[in-house]
Amino acid sequence: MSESQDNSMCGNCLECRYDCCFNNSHCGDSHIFGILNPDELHSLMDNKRQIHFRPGETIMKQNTPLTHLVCIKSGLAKVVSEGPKGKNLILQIIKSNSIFTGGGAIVDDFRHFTVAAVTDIDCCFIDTSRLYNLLTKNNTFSIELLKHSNSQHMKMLSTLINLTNKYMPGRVADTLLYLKNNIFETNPFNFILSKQELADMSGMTKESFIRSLKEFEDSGLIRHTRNSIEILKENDLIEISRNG
Amino acid sequence: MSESQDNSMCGNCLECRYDCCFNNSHCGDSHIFGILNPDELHSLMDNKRQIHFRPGETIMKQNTPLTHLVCIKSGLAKVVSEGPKGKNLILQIIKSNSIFTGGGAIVDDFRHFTVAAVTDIDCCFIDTSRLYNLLTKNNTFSIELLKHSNSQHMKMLSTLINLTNKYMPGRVADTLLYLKNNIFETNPFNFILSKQELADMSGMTKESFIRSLKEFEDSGLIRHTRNSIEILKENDLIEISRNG
DNA sequence: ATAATAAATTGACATTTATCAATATATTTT
DNA sequence: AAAATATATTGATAAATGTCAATTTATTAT
Repeated sequence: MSESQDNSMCGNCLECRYDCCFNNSHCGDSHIFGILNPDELHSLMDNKRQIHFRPGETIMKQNTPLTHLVCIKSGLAKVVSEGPKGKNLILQIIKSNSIFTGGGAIVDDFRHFTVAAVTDIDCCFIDTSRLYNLLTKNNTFSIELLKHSNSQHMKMLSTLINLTNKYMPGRVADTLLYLKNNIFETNPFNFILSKQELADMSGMTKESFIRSLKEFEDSGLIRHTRNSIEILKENDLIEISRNG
Repeated sequence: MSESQDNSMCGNCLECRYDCCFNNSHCGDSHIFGILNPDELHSLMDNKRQIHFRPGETIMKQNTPLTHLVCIKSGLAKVVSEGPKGKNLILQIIKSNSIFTGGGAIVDDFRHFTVAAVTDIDCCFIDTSRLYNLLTKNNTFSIELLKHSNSQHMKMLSTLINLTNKYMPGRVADTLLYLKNNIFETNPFNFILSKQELADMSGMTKESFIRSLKEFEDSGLIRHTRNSIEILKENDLIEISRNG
């Protein structure tokens, strides 16, 4: 983990500092920071820097104190729940312009997840104390964060239902559709993720994932080369996902 | 489902209306409503009545519009996610003095869960529009609700991890410990829940649940009579829960 | 380039869990 | 109380999934 400044920016003026965290002053779909005025943005960010992570590096570690939020400016990260006996579950992949708190914000102030870089990542850290301070001052911001939290909650519910109610083919189909439609948003998508990671997203062993993927390929549902997957019959995959 | 007023109260004065929803003006551990002043409480509740449900009745149904929150004044209810093909998962049991929104509050305004009465229930419904209105006016309240939401989120995470990382004995142990320590809070606890419901809490079929329970009994970990379960060796159950 | 290391794949097998059917027990209704 | 219904239990079996070991292929370091 190395500190650095984006070389296209001076890194010191206010605009650069906002931009260091967010493109267009908002985060992903949720516009959490879009409603803040410059002073408020400043109160969040006046002492932070951009941090670069290399693939595989841990950005935040489960069970450590939650002192900072992380804002992903560019790159992909995985949100992992590290279970007992080394069983990991990848709960989501986070993209550029996302904010992530680590779970226990405002509740118990420790991290319930590990977040690790999948690709190179530029991100920045924001003091939770600054966040809390802003919450007490800007009600609209509190409501936006509540919306964000509830939305995350419902996504986790859907993960929970998918993992507990479906057999392996349904779970593999879910993972492939999620990657294509929510993360990479292209059809033959290159995957940087290892088979182990794909399996960890699907709640199964890598061997089981590989076998399931191969059946999809044998049935002509997908094409699978060295480092890309192409979904050929999306409707069939959706059907498999639906039937569990 | 029948409307009624608590016969110990007049049902019309303000105090009665507050009390109709909450004992001591707060909800469970989270004191969400404890921070409201009388005017604010009134703005939430001036048009509501107490509703009584009989065991088995549906209080709110998954996939319907989220128009009201429910506050449980007395009794036990189950929060169920109704999966495809009739597979239900009971996510939590809610007790007296709990507030429950149904999942999609502020996000998509439909219900992501079904809530059904396990015992007789007295509860009341609060318009979401009144809640939203109050949110815009009282920042402390927004923050309290955010805290409540994050706390629910972390509980669901722990359910997710337990259900996906553990074999059946670990899941059964979790369910028994949850019932004893969080719901009934007595040791030989009477259970109103059917074996099917206990299985739905543990993510397995009733047959599997029964077999697992029987093994615990044969090993002397629990005693299991007609309608009660006694945990004899809690530490051993905790160990089983931990080892998955 | 070659060696060393890591990741992916395959097969055989064991374990876990669900399904189905039969029976027993409890609960409700008449 | 008897009949009807629902719930609980048991057993036999099949399906789903994980484990372990061996092998191949890719990636990294020398």
